[in-house]
Amino acid sequence: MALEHAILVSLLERPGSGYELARRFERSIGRFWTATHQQIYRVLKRMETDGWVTGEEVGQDGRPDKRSFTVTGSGRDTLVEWLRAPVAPEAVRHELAVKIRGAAFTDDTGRAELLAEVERYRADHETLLTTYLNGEKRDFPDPMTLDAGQRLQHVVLRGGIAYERMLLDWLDDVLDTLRAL
Amino acid sequence: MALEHAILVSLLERPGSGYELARRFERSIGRFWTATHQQIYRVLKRMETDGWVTGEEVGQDGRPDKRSFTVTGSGRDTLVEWLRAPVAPEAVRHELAVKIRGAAFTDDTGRAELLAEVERYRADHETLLTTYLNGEKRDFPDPMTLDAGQRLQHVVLRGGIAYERMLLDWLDDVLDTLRAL
DNA sequence: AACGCCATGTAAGCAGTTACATGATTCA
DNA sequence: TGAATCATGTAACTGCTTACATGGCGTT
Repeated sequence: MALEHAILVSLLERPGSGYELARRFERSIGRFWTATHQQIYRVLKRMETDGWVTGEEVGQDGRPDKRSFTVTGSGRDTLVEWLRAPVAPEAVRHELAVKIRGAAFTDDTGRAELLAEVERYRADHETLLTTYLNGEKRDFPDPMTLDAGQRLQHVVLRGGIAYERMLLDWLDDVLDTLRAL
Repeated sequence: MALEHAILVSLLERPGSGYELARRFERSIGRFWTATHQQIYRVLKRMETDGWVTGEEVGQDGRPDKRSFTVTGSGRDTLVEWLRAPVAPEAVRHELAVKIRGAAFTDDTGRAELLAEVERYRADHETLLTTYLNGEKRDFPDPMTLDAGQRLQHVVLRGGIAYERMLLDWLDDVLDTLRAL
């Protein structure tokens, strides 16, 4: 129930089309809120009907036309209102943790396969950490000169970095535990 | 698409009723997979139809009767099969991060309210960390004497502890950033 | 008498996923 | 010629949430 709000934040940071939003959700916004293009187009349509955003046709050459969306005053009010509401406790869904506890009920072969899968998963997150660190160097090279919005974006990115580092450490702990069984 | 598997793991660790499962999902299992009792009863019914679990009526005095569920051979096979499948990348939904970036678009009053909410959120997670640490002391007082299943449960709990510690550190970073705006 | 715990469900609705669909342009 | 990118959608389905419902027992 907050994809609307994630879209509002992203469009306030910079107006854009559904397609552009989908790309952002694969990159920066996607670090803390994922969404597919299908979902984005549907929600965007509802938000337009509700008067939270307005779409403007933009002709492009060499590319299909697009509709660029901007947040209205009413949309901004909606966001500000939502910011005041308490943060809902998140629904935790950590599949890997289920599998690790499940490893107690399979044989050596199954455990070896899980171990390999954890290693693959770890490699993915190592790549992700590198991407975050490169993004940090690129987007926030001089932390002293940032405006309010950039400082907030930066602290969220630092959260992603801290999460990935914690995860990698824990995965090493998991690998050691699986190997020692 | 893995509540079934979380239930299988929990019932393999110890058979129990729908109600008992719901309680476990509020406590230990809930650390990495949340579910309400309504959902659990529905899924449990489907799992029984599919022959993954069998329910046995248990009469109790001073309490209502209950149906205690046990995992069948077929259910165990299903779990083992699932353990071999690659871990799906998780859908990230971090509401607080959206709000923090949204703070760029509200006024000083709004930001002060958000800051107070982050403090409240932080206090909740501090309590949660304490609960985890107490649980660790209670359930795993002597890590050298644990069997395979307990070691796996322990490493998952350590993941929860590492996550909460990382989160608290990051929330301090967030609070400093908000105060310095 | 009222509240909380034990125990099990039904029903309605919404958010999100998966599959399918179209069509132009650019680049290898 | 084929693949990738840009751009926008529809349709069917599933998983999950929210609200509602029932009823006995134990405690304050």
